Amino acid sequence: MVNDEKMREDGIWLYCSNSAVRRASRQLGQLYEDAMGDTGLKGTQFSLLSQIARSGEPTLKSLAEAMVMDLSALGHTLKPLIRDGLVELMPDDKDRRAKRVGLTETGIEKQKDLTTRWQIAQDRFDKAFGKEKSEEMRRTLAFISSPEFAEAFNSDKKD
Amino acid sequence: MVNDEKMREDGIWLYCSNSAVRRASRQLGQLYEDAMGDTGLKGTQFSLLSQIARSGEPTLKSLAEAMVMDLSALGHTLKPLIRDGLVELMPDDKDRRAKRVGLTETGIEKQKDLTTRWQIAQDRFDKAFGKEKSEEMRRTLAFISSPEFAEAFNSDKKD
DNA sequence: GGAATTTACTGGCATATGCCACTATATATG
DNA sequence: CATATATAGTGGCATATGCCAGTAAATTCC
Repeated sequence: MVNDEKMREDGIWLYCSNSAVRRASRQLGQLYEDAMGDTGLKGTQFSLLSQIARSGEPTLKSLAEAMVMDLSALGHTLKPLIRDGLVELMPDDKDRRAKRVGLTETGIEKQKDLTTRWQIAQDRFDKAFGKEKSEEMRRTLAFISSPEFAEAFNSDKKD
Repeated sequence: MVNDEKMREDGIWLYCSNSAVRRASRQLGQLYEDAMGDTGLKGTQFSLLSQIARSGEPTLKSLAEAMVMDLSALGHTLKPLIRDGLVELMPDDKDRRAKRVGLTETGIEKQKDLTTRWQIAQDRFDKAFGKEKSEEMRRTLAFISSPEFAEAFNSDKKD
């Protein structure tokens, strides 16, 4: 119905940045997931594998911070990856409280394989959205995700 | 450590739009949630209540489309709201397959109450990010969330 | 009009995320 | 050094989301 069309045009997401971002993340989750296809892994898992690969062997804590993720959420999210043998945890030499995360051999391979597929999705995104704008948006989102932004957002409380 | 700082600067989210959006949605989820405080409701639930309020009495299907959410996911997400008496489902007169969603009296009140708190968070966001840029970003995200964008993204498959 | 197909939901299963309480370890303090 | 406090993770519980396999009602096609 025409009514539904209107509904998709005018919604809370035009006024609420939080809703807007969540909604977009559902859409992109969908689109990228499709493109990644049958590998059995989710977009989030690819992000995680990739970030671990980029980070060397980060501690859970620092990985969580980089991902802007709750530490316990990270722990939960890693479980299926550990269970499937893509990722492993090992104790830190210096600090016995800390654990470090690393990719296994299998994990490294899988990450490379996924990267190929992911690149296809990312190329589609860049093409549909514009490469320049795409990069700019990622920078903008990275800014919004930064602790500096969180601080700016919260420091406002006193005003 | 200084190393962690670097990790937060250079990550997969600078290259993957999907990761970037998800990461930002975690950050904003956090910030808005804080601002909404003790009402017992989540940001997502506020979005949902607000969109229902804006939509009159949408069918589950059309609400799901507007939210860019899987129909079954919407169903699941509504359950706690129904259980807590904020939302109710009723059959559609014309199409007996369809159900319509509406706010209860309690739901309407709660939504209004939440809006006050939400506005504070939104104002903080606009202040920290810039009101103009904020609006522009929401429009951009709405575009990314549109079926037209999904189509553009996917039509690329043939090229 | 009745069978085939499509549409709108529901329920089960799995991952994604976050909060809180609790444990172990490291650090700071008197 | 012993205690108080801060830090890194874990486990339980709750919501967020999506996929898939039904079920029921509406539509399409002989």
